[in-house]
Amino acid sequence: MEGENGDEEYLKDETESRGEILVAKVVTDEQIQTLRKQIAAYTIISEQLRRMHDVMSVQYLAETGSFYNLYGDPYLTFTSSRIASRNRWTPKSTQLKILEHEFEECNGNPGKQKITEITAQLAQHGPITESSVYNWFQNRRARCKRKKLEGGEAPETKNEACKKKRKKPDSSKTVENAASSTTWKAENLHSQSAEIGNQMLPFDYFSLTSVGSFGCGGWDEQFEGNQLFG
Amino acid sequence: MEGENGDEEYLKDETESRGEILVAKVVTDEQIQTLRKQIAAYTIISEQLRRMHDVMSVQYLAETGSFYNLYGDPYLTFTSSRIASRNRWTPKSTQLKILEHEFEECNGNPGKQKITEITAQLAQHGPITESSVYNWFQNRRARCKRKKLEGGEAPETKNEACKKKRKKPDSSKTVENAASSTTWKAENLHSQSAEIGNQMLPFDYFSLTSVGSFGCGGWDEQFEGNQLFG
DNA sequence: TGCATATGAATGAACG
DNA sequence: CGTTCATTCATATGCA
Repeated sequence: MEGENGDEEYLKDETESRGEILVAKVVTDEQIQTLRKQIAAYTIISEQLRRMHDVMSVQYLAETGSFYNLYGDPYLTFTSSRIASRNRWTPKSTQLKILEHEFEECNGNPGKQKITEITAQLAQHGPITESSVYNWFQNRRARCKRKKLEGGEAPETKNEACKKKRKKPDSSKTVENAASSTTWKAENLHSQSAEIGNQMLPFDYFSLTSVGSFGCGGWDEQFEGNQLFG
Repeated sequence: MEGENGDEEYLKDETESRGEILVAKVVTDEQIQTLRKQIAAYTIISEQLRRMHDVMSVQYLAETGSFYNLYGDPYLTFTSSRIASRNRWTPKSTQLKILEHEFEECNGNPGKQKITEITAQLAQHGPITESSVYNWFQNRRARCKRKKLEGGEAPETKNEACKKKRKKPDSSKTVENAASSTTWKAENLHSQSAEIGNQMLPFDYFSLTSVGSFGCGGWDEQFEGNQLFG
């Protein structure tokens, strides 16, 4: 920060009179940007330090059985409930508001760049990291979608921002894929088999070789509506 | 061929001579088609299962002494043994260790051949497929990179091939599932704070607090509400 | 004192 | 390869 000397004085005034985010006259946009970055950086650092502490605490506890003497201060004992419990970010209401707003704005899917911006913005209201923002959007999308599916039909809610573009046919494409993939690039081949192994086989996998019984319940169903080779 | 009445004899002959698929008079073309489909599908699935079996089961048996739980609960967590369907592979701790090691070894990018090798190796510790290994490396690379970028929009030699410094082979890894989540955070911490400290902050970041009060109202509440350091 | 639900986070798999 | 999805885990919180 290059605001020493004269500038400093102005800044001081600002602070005293407003006590909050200051606008314009004395500070340039660039300076504000710098501040924001700093704050954001601080936020991140603090958060990480805290996490580090949590990790250390856990390990320490594991080894010693207590927090006695951790950091050389016997008074710093915590109840077990507090130990590593602070790893999880919880959005403040102000942050949530911003997030919700951006969610609609971006149609649920901000780019990487946008996330950085949002993070910076949110950092002004509390500690946060890009990962958290990223996670938030991911979860939001996923849960929004799920809710829609469950609710059957009634896309009438204001949450129309949750329109999904990506689709996945459905899990029954399993066999289909297996059939069509021949190259190793068929990375699904294996996994699909796994799926088959777990879900489709009506009985013991190891006796499959002797399964000549075509009537065998589940099988018909599986392949019936499945266009397997059609 | 003991002499008997007509119909019955007919069917009986059918069954005895074939000993398998009941062709009986009632089978339509459509049904036959269905059967063919089933057979074809079965062929493919069997082949896949065989491969899976080759890869995974023998060692599993050697390890556990039985096949109990194979496919049932592929990864026995310390929580509850949920039965049945999990299609998704979950690396065991031993497998993870190997993967991590290989990741460093290969600089994050093993060739196809290498993957096959690794798969074989991993198979000794539990069911796995090549595609899973492949995916694992892909994800690892991607997330490693992302993590780096997030550490600050620091402009730097992006040529660097995601050199990992993961791991501290340390102690309490028996419980490692629980610890794994915190693990990367701790590690992540180093690079991030370092980068931020060196590149973003124009001055000692510990003095940020004084700036914070000026640049951002409501800063205090953040810590108050967040019990940053317990 | 537990369960029930909400949600942040982690991660295998899939898409373009 | 970079992103996104889908699912699960783990924790927080509220209720009975």
